[in-house]
Amino acid sequence: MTREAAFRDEAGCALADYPRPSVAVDTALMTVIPAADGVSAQLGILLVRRPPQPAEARPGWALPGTFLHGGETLADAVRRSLDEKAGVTGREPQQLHVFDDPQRDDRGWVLSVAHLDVLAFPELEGLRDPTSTRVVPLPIRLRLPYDHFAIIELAIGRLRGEYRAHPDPHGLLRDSFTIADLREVHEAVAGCVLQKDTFRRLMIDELESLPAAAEGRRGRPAQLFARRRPET
Amino acid sequence: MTREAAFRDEAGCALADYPRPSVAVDTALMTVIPAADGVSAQLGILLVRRPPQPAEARPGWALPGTFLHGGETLADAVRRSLDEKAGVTGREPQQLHVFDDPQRDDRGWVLSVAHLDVLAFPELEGLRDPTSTRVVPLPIRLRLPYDHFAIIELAIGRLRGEYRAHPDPHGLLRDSFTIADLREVHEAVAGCVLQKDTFRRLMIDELESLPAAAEGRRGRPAQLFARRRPET
DNA sequence: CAAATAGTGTCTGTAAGACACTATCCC
DNA sequence: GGGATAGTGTCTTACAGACACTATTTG
Repeated sequence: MTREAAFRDEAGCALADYPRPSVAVDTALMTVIPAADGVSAQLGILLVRRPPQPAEARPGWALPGTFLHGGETLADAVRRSLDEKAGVTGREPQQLHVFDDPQRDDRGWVLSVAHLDVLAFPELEGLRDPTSTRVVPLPIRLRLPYDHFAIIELAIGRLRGEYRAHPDPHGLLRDSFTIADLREVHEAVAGCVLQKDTFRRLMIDELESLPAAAEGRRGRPAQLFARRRPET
Repeated sequence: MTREAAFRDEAGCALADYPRPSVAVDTALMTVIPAADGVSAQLGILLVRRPPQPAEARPGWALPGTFLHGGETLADAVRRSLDEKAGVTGREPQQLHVFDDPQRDDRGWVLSVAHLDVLAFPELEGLRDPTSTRVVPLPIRLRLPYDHFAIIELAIGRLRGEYRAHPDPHGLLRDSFTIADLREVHEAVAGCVLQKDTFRRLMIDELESLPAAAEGRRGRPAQLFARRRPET
C-alpha cells in the first residue's frame, strides 16, 4: 500500500482516485523600455517564439511558460521557464490568477497559474536570447494564444497598483537615481504624464537622499536618491 | 496514440510525461455575525468538522475544501465543497492564492487554491448543517491544519479592501437598510469603530435612497437605502 | 418631558493639483 | 547671457475627521 493510498479524504477516496490536471505557469515578464528617438519610456513585455501550431503556418509568440514539474514550487517553475525559454534569470514571480477553464488548452486539462515578474531593461537585454525572444512595447498588437492577453491585463493592473503605492518596488532603477529618472519609470508604468512638482513631493518622503548629484546631464544637476533601506 | 500524447510541448514531452499534482480548493466562507448581548457585530468564518488525524485523538475543525474533479472549474469545486461539507450554497468564490509548498500535505503533492466567499448570516444559518459545521468569530483561537490560518488572513485583507472601497460589494445586507445597518457591517469587517458622520458622508453618494424610513426601532426613524443599481 | 437615534452645519488640518517663481548647471 | 533642467513657495480645492448642534421619533 502506498503512502498516498493510506490517507483518504472525507469522501473515502484516495488522492490517486481523481484525474489530476496538468498545472502550468505563464509569466508576464515586464520591463520599462527606456526613451529613445523622441519616444518616451514605455512598458514592455517579454515574448518567446512559439513553434507552429497544427492549424497555423507561421510560428507565433507567447508568454514564457512551462509545466510544473514534480516537487517544484510555482515560483521555481516560473524561474525555470524564464531560464530555459529566454535565458533570463527571474526575480520574484508573483501569482496573479489561476486560469481554469477546462477547455482552455487543446492538449488536455491544463490549469495555468499566471505570474508577474519584473526585470530592469538593461538586465533583460543582457540576458535574453535574441533569437528566440523579443521585448514588445504595450499595448500589444500581436495575436497571443490561450489567456495570455488577459494575463497581461492583470499584470499591468498589478504593476500600476504597486507603483502607485511605492517608489520602485521592483527595482527597475539602479542603486542611485534622480527624481526625474523615477518619474520616467512611473509615467511608463502608469501610461500617462505625471506632474513634476506633485510627483516629487509624493515620492521624496519615501526615498533616501544621497550626498551626491547626477553628472553628465544638461541643466542643473539633480540630487541623487536611493530606495529606502528595509525597516527604517 | 492518445489525443494528449499527440501534442508535445517545446521540450518534446507529452503532458502525461510529468507527474501531476492533486489540486484542491479551500474556502474562507466569511459572514458578519450580528450584534447580540452587548457584543457588537463581528466577522465570522465557517469551519467544518474534520475527521481525527492519525496523530490526533479528537476531531478538529478546518476550512471547507475538496479536491478538484475532472472537467470542473475551481469555482465549481468551491461550490461543490460548500454544498457537500456544509449544505451551503456558495455565491461567487474569489481566488486568493495558490499554496504550493510541495511538503504542505502529508498525503502527497497537493496544490491548494485558496478562495474567499461571503454569505449573509441569516442565509448561512438557514442553510448550514449545524452538526458538522460551526461559525466562529474572528480572531480564531483554534488550531487549524495546513495553511488555513494564512488563508483566513488573506481573506480578511481582501474583504477589508473591498469594503473600504464600496458600500456592500458582497450583499451582506438586505435589499433595504439604514446607514446605521451599513456602518455596523463595516465596523465588523474593519474591526474598528467608524465615526457616524464621516461614514455617512462617505457612503451616501454610492447608495440609492428609497422613499421610506425604517420602522420599529427606537429614536428618530432612519432613511432606508439600497445598493446602487448596476450601471448608474 | 426624557431618552434615543438620525442627520447636518461647520471648523480644522492635511494633502493633491496647479502655477509661477527661483536655483544652478552647461554652452 | 541663454537654454535647460532642478527644486520650491504658495494658492486653491477637496475632503477626512471631529465636535456640536438640530430633528424626529418612542415611552
